[in-house]
Amino acid sequence: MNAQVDLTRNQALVLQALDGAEGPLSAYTILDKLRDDGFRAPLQVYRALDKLQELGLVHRLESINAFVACCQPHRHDHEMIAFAICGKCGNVDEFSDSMLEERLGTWVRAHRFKPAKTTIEIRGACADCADAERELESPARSN
Amino acid sequence: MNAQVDLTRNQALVLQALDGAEGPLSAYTILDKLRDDGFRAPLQVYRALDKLQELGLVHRLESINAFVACCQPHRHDHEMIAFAICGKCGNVDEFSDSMLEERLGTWVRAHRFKPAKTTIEIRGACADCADAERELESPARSN
DNA sequence: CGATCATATGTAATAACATTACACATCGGT
DNA sequence: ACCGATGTGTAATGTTATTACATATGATCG
Repeated sequence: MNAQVDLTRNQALVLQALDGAEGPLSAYTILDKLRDDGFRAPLQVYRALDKLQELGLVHRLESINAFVACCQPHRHDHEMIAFAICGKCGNVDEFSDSMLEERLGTWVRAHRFKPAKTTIEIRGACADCADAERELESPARSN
Repeated sequence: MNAQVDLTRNQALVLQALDGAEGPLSAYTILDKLRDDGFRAPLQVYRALDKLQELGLVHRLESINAFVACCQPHRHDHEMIAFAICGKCGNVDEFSDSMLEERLGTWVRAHRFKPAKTTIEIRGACADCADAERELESPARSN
């Protein structure tokens, strides 16, 4: 019923670590979290991450060298996923947009490019953090 | 007349290295290329790269930790640039698409996200390399 | 059962990428 | 001559990822 059934111990531990986290984690942060579970070396984390990515349960955020649990592990019909990453609070929004996909597909076909993996990442500030920052600039108004 | 006029020696050297290269270069590759010009430390490269990116003369390819010279340093009207990166030959196609930009802009506005930098990178095989690979799979036909 | 093959694991070492910290230099404007 | 902004040189360190090699686990098949 659940894809996690097939996971090995190490893979399950890494996925749990990511699931429990607020935002994206670096491989070494995951390693530290799993010391008590017997993890000793980076490779243990990277190997689990590789498998989890292969299964579509985890995504790698290329622009910040970190990993997140997929928020919709059941939808495998879209290959192209975009991320909005808040640099302040670390929150990540995962979304897919068929028009976006189609638009890139058009370019790819026109140039006979054979895509393997596509990365779309917007870094910036989420609504909440952007608000908080505005407040700092012009304080004492929303009281 | 030319933006390069304002560049310092280090910045100019780094830009030349990238301009002369076939494809993207890592910071450490650039460092090695510039040893004879007096470069000794990574920071010299990274500082120059920072400035060149700021000036829009160089782009960073987040998904492969490498840098390329901008192919159209004069066009500053588009902020959103996409890259198609061939993993075989290393060739990089730089393109921008207003519909793509608009589509992401729609999402961003809807979620009141304040974007700082957007990364769009397609890794795969360019037409030539994809052809070459197909030839290996089913040989002896194009003679 | 035992041979074999694919997959997963443990560990150490090393490679590759990037930043911090501090001292000094250069140059334009007052 | 002084000041401030920007750039440079160098060493050390921090962070991210891979290579290499030995061992283990588990499924399949004769």
